[in-house]
Amino acid sequence: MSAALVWFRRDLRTYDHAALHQALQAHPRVHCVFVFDTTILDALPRRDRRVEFILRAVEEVDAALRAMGGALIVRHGDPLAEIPRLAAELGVSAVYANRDYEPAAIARDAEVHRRLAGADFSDFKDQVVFERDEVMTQGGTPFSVFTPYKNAWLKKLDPADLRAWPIADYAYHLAPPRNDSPLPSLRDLGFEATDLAELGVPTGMSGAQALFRDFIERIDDYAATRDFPAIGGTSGLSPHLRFGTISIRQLAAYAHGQAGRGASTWLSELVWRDFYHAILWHHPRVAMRCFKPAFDALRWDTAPELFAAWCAGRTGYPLVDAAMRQLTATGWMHNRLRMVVASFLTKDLGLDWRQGEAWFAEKLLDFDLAANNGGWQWAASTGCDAQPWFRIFNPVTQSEKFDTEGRFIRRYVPELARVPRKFIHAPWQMSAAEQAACGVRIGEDYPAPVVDHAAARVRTLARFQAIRG
DNA sequence: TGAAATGTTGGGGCG
DNA sequence: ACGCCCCAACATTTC
Repeated sequence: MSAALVWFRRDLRTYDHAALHQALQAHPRVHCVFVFDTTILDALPRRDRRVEFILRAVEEVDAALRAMGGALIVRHGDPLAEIPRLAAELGVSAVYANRDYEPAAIARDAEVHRRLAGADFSDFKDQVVFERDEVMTQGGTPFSVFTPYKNAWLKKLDPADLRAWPIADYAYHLAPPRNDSPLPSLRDLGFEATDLAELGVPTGMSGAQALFRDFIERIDDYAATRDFPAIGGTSGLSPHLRFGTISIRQLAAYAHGQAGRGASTWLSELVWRDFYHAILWHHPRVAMRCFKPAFDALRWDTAPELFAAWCAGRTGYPLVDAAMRQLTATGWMHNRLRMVVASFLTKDLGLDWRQGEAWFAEKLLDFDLAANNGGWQWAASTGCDAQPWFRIFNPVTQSEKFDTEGRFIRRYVPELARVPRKFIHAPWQMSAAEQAACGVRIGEDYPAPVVDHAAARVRTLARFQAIRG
């Protein structure tokens, strides 16, 4: 009987954890490690909410493991070197990890596997309910349209698929704490503190469970409220799903077992997550290029000043600007607004979806390659099951529909706080006197629209028309 | 997980 | 009473 090493990555919890369960069951001595990956961290700005979010989660994992007699070993370096070195140092016969489906992670894991001298590398499904080729068409090909995928997903689902992996049964196999250095601080990692705490973002397993408990109270209203950014209708769990501080099985089991439109609509969203992970697995090219190769021929505009205005939330379209400011201010953006601003970037500004995708990747606390890429390609009409290219959101109509009173706009665009409801969605329609009456000068205190929607729409139709064949 | 353009219908004002 | 026009409301089609 030999020791094993469980390598934590985007699964920062100590319950219902596939790799930890498998290791504990098969080995009498199980070490746990997390590596702050310098190949990722070195590229980040010195202030990044995600690093702090991860550190808080890591601290909680360590505390929870200690409560069970173990501990978390934490390393700061390149996992290609750190994991094989630690595996050798501990003399383990196997390294266990939960599977990651991103191209870079697949390559990393293959290389770690190759470098493990005399130790096995075993990876497990943990991040999603159904992975890779578990949900396929009758013809054995991957789905590329969501609705039939979802139908097949639901048909395949058995409550047993959602059973939690037990940890406590074999927790006595956890290796006790070593004489190791204490957990690093943010400063040790080379980062500065962020506003995560003052934003009130719940962190770690405990934060995730608190959010989930709160959401359960509201889940019946989810279908009716989820599209309105001024209402807290969503679960807010996306960062926790990203870092595995909550278990997808726990969430899916609850949603599946619950009657009502709210729960089934929310379950659909969890299926979207599986869907986009499967798409990325089967079609890694989407990370760089359009899912539908024909759309690679699209000629996007180059307009740094327009991109900068979009990023800063200064496009002159209030809902777009409020959304973009929410992203920067909080690290999160309501999903309805992700669609609105993505449509605006690609179809009003005529900019490449990859520019927007990269901005989201930098700013989102919940950034996940598969979901983010899927969403952007959906909005840009270049993806699998994308919206038809001639569907172009009207940023004013969307605003009237989903922020009727302008409550969300006023929260994030204070210049417009006193603009009456009649003009809040299109303030440039105010006369000079009306502007003066509510204390805002369009073009000075708040930008005039950087593009005309009607004209931009015509240009976008032409842009897509040009590649039709 | 649209919106705009175009077509149709029907009520009401009016001569 | 009737036809005509306007136009809102709704439906269909087009992008």
